[in-house]
Amino acid sequence: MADSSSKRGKKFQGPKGTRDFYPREMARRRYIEQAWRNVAIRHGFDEIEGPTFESSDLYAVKSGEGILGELFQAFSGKSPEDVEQVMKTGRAPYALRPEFTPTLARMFADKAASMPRPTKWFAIPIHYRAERPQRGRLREFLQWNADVIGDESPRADAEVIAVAVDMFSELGLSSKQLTVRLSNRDLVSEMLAGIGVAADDISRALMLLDRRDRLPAGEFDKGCAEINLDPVAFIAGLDAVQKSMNDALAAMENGKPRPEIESDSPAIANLIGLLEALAAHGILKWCEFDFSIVRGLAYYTGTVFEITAGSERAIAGGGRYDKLIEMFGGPPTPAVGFGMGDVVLSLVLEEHGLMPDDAGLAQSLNQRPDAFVFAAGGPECDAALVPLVAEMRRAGLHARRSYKSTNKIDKLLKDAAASFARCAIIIDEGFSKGTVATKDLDDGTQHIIKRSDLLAWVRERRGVSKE
RNA sequence: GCGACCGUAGCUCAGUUGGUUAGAGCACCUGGUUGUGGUCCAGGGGGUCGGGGGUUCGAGUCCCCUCGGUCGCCCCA
Repeated sequence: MADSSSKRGKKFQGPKGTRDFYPREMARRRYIEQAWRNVAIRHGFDEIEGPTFESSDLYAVKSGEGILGELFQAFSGKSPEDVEQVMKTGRAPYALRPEFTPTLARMFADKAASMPRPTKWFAIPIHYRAERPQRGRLREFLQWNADVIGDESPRADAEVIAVAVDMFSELGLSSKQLTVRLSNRDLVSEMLAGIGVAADDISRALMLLDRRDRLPAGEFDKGCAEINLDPVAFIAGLDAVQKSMNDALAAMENGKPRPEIESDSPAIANLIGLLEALAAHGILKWCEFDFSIVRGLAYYTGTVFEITAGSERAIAGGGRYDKLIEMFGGPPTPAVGFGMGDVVLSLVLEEHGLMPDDAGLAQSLNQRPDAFVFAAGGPECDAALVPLVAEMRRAGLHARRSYKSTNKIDKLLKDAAASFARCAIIIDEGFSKGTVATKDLDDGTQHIIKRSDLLAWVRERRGVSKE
């Protein structure tokens, strides 16, 4: 398949880590996108979009350093300067966007003076990462982003979590299948500082914590030793706070008053605020505190969270990035948001049998034909097919037709059923006398109606279609 | 970048210790059962067995290389 040249020309296959969306796959993609879009809009988010490639510097500025190696780079071959730069430095002036947050921050920073606070934006951009594909991870994928900008309170954190949770409900997933794991980088930083870790070593300690479960035995302790951190005390302290927070969460979930938590830590106060905001949204049962969640991105501040399902890769992740807009030349502006990819979400939906079949997708996407027309008579019926279909389409109806050469009713009805049309319109002998036969493909009822009444009849069907 | 497994029609696969013109089901197209919907019957298009090289009288079936896929590691926005 690599090179079957000769008589029929070279065959190509899509690049590694990309997908071809044939009609069925496209319908599934639209199904997910529709849920994302509908839920975001009803939660008061406005849709935005940005360019699919940005200046490389936009990503260099904010993300971690290691990220740069996973970018697909881009440049114009028409510019000798660019070509030379790429040859010399290996760095192109542009990069295909690997995430959306920098674009969003840039867009907000550009118009910050005129933007309302809070601003709530969502986007469904396509992203590119030059990673090796594996389960739940491709090189080209969609990611739903929802962000609340300009509200520093944990109420905003809860809002973005709530929109994600509501979307899961929309698709049939429950808190039994998913968990929102909450953490706060400031809390962990406070604790680290409290037990004597130097300010310069804190980000390194966070990285260690992030990888604790994945590191080989002993490596975590070794890393801690290098920054003068007592691993046992560190983890014990973290676990103690985590437990008291989760106890509080459990109590509130059961309708009991929140237990007092004695602390003068701003981060704890913030987490308690988050807890109360999540309770107000009625989504505590989806949540738990897990202070081992750190997130890899350098720009996160304060609240961070991941949403996980079983053993799959995290289905969504996000957090606060209170300094990013400022870094892009805007006014100091707090912001919080998350990204959710379509790849892992699709896997989770499939696992739980929650992806509708073709008929369900057609229904859900509002793509069912209003009518499926075929001719089952002589040549005069065949000749009437195209004009009739054309008339229906001009009238705004979704009309499909059979392309089969047969005039057997059973085959044509099968053809009609395969289109998931609401009804079949049969052009038969009656056509010469001004009538057509109709058949409701959902309940099987049939009528002979006047050709002149057809458009109205089909229109009415569309209105009364059953769910 | 590293590792494991896999690679026969669009899809799922069969293919005997290497032996004549490579098979099945599904899907697709056509026709029949002389006019009603995931039945039945018949026929058809479509693979040079991922690609290249080698061993052999002869390879889909053995060896090497290569490309691709899947799943891990690294990384994870």
